[in-house]
Amino acid sequence: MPEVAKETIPAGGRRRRDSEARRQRILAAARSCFGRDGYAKTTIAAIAERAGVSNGLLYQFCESKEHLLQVVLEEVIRDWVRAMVPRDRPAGATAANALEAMFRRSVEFCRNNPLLPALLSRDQTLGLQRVQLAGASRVQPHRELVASILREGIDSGEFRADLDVASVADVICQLQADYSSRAYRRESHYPDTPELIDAAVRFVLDAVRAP
Amino acid sequence: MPEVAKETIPAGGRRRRDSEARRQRILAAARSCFGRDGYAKTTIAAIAERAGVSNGLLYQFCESKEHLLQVVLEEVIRDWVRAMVPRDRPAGATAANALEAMFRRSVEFCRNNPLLPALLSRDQTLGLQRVQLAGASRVQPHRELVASILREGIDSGEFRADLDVASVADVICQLQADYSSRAYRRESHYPDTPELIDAAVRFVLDAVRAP
Amino acid sequence: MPEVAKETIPAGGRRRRDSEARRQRILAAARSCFGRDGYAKTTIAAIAERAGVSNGLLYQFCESKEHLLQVVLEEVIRDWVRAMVPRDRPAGATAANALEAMFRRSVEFCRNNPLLPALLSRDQTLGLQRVQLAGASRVQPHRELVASILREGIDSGEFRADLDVASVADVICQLQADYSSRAYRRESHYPDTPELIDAAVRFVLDAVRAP
Amino acid sequence: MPEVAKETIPAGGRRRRDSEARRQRILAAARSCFGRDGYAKTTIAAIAERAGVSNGLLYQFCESKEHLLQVVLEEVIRDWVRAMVPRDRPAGATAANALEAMFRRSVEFCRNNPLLPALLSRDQTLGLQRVQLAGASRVQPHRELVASILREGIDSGEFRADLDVASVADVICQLQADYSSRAYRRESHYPDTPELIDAAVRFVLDAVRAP
DNA sequence: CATGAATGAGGATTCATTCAT
DNA sequence: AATGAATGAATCCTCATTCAT
Repeated sequence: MPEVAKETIPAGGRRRRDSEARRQRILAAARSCFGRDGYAKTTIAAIAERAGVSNGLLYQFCESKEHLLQVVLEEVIRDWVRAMVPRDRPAGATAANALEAMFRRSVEFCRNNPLLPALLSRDQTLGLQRVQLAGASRVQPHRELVASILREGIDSGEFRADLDVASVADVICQLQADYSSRAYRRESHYPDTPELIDAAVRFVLDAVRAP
Repeated sequence: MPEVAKETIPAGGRRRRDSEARRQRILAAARSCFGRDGYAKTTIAAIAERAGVSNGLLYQFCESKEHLLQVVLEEVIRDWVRAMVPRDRPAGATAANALEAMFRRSVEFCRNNPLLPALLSRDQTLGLQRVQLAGASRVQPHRELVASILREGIDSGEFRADLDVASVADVICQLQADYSSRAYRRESHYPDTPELIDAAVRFVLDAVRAP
Repeated sequence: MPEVAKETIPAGGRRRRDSEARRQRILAAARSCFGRDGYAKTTIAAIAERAGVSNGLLYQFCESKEHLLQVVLEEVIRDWVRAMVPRDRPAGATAANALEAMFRRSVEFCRNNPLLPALLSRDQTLGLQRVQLAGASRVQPHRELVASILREGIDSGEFRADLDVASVADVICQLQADYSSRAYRRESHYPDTPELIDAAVRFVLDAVRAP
Repeated sequence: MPEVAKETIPAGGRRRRDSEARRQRILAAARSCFGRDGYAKTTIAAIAERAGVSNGLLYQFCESKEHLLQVVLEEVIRDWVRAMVPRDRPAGATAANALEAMFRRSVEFCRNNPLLPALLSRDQTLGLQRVQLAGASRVQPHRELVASILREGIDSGEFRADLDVASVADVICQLQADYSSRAYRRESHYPDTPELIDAAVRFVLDAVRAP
C-alpha cells in the first residue's frame, strides 16, 4: 500500500515525473533547433517555445546557452556510439562485414540526428571550448571499436598484416564521420547517394584487405 | 599645397590604386579574422580596425557581413585549388606520386589558411546559404583534378581498373579535406602528426592500387 | 509511528514552535544577506537557502521582498534604540556622561549590525517608500532620548541654557548615526578610529557645554 | 578664412559639436535619472529616452551602466567641491563666517544636485567598487578646505587652540554632508528646514569657538 | 504549512547597417 | 570615396512571485 501510495500521490512523484518529461522535451527541442539552425541562429526563446515551456525554465537544466549545447551534444554522441556498436553480430560474419555494418549504422544514425555532423566536423566557428571537450571522450571509444575489428581481421588473415592499426582506425573513423555527416547536409556538391556510401565502404575494404 | 595637388591632379589613377589597396587590406583582414575567430565571433568593427579603415567602407565591397564571408571564401578556395595543382610535375612521376603530392600540398596550404577548414567542414552552424554556393564551384574542379590522376593511373595499370572514378575521387577529396583541416585545428583527439598524414596517404594508395 | 504521532498529536504546539523558529531563521538570514550584499544584490533564493527553507516560505511572512526588508529593518532599529538606552545609569553620572555613553553604545551596536548603517543613510538608491516609513517610527524616540538628556543637562547647569533642544538633538543624533555607520563601512577615506570617535564625542560636548 | 571655414564646414566640426552636445545630454539625463530613481531603478532605456538618443549610444561614452554612474558621480563631486570654494571672500570676514558660508553653499548645491547625497552617504546597497573610488579623491580636498579655515581661526584666536584640526574637520565635513543631503531627501523625520540648518551651523561654531 | 518548479516580464548589452557630413 | 557616430532590433539571462502538489 505505501508503495502504491508513494507512486501515485506522494511527495512530488507526479511533479518529478512532469519535471523529467519537461527536461526531456527541452533537450529534444534543443537538439532539434541546434541541428536545424545551428548554434548561433538558435535562440533560447525558440527552444523554449518548441519545448512548450518558458524561457527561464531552460536555466534550470543548464547554466547558459553554451552549456545547453554541451549537454545535448554529449547525449547525441553517446547515442551515436551506442548505435554503432554491433548488438547482434551474426555468427559467420567476417571482420569486413563488421566494418561495413558499423559504417552503415553510423550513416543511418546521422540521417536522423542532424546535430552530430556539426560536432563531427568540429566547427571552428562554434569556438566553444566546452563543446570540444564533450566530444573528446567519445571519439576515442569509436576509434577503439574500429581498431578492435581491424585487429580481428588481421588475426584472421582477412586484413593486411602491415596495417598501422591506430592510424588506419583514425582514417576509417574519419571517413565514417564524413559520410555520416552528408546524410544530413543536403548539398548538391557533397552528395549523399547510396552509390557513394557503397563506394566509400568498398574503398575502405580495398585499403585494408590483405593483398 | 602639394597635398592638395596630390589629391586633385592624378585624376583617379592614384585614387584607384589606393582604393584597390584598401580592398585588398579589407579582404586580408576579413580572412584573418574569420579564420581566427569564426564567423559569429568576428565583428565588422574588428575587420575594419585590422584593415585600418572605417566600418562603413566595408560596405563598398560587399553588401553584408555574410557576403563578405562569401567573397573571402571564394578567394581562399581559388587559392587552395591552385595550390594543389601540380605546377612542376617531375618527368618520371607516377600517378601515385601525383596523388600523394597533391594530398601533401593541400595539407600544407591549409596549415597557412585557417579559413578553409571551416569551409571544408561546411559548418552547419554557419547556416549561410550563400557560403555553400561559394564552395560548390570549386569543389568540383578539385574532384576532377583527382579524377584525372585516377584515370591516368588506371590507364597506366598502376591503379585498379574497376575503380568507380567519380566516387573514389570523392572519397579521396574528402580525406584530403579532412587531414588538411586537422593541420589547423589543434585538438588532441584529432591529432595532426606527420605519421597520421603518412598513414592516410598510404591508405589511399592501398585502396586504389591495382592488386 | 512515533514520527507520525509527533506530527499529529501535539496539536499545533510543536508546529507553532517549528514555525516560529523558521520565522526567526528567515529574519536572521535576511538580516545577514541584506547587510552583507545590499538590497538589490540579495536574492530571495539566497535568503531562503541561508535559512534552510524553500523560496515560497518567505512569502508566508512577508508579501514581497521589499516588505521583508521593512520587517527586518524595524527589528534592527528596535534593537538599536534598545541598545542605546542606558540600562544601568551610574549614580553620580552627569548628563555629559550619559550623552557620551549613548554615543559609544550606538557605535558599538552598529559594529555588529551591518544593516543599520544602510538605513541610517537612508539609501537613496533603495527608493523604497515602505522602508522610509519603517525608520520613521524609531528615529523620533532616539531623538527624544537625546533631547531628554539635553534638558537634564540644561536643568543641572551643565549645558548652555540657550540650546534649541529639538534641533540640537537632531544634530547629535545625526552625528551618532554617522559615526556608528562608519564602524561598518570599511573605507579608507571615511575612517573609523577610536581617535575619531573620541573627537566626535568631544565635539558634541564642546558644542553643548555651558560656557 | 581657413579658420572660419574650419569652424563652419570642415572635417566633422559640426559632427563633433553635435556629438559633444549629445554626450552632455546623456550625462545630464543620467544625473537626473540616477538622482531621482536611484541606481537600481534607473534603466539604460530611461536615460537614453530622456537624453533623446538611442540605447546603444550610451555605450559610446561608457562601457557599462556602472561605469556611467561613475562618470556622472565624478562630475557631480567635482562641481560640489567647486561650489564650496569661497570665490569671493569678503574683506572683513572671520573664519567663523567662512565656515558658515561654506556650510550653506554646500547645502545649496545639493538642493540642486540630487545625486550627491547618495554618494555622501556612500550607499551600502550600491556595492559598486568603482564608485567609492570616485568619491575618495574629492572627500579629502573638502576636508582640507575646512581644516585650513580651522587653522586660520585658531591662529586668529577665534577658535579654541586645543582643536584636533584633522578630526574636527572630519566631523564638520560629515555634518555638512548630512544636512546637505537632507536638502534633497524629502522625508518628514529628517526635515530640511532653515531653522535646522541654522542650528547645525550654530552647533558647529559653538563647538569650535574659543571659550 | 511547505515545497520548489515554473513563469515571464524586464534589462543590460551587442553589433550589423545606415547616412549625414 | 570615406568616415564613424548613431541606430535599434535582437538576445541572453535574472529573479521576484505564484501555485499545483
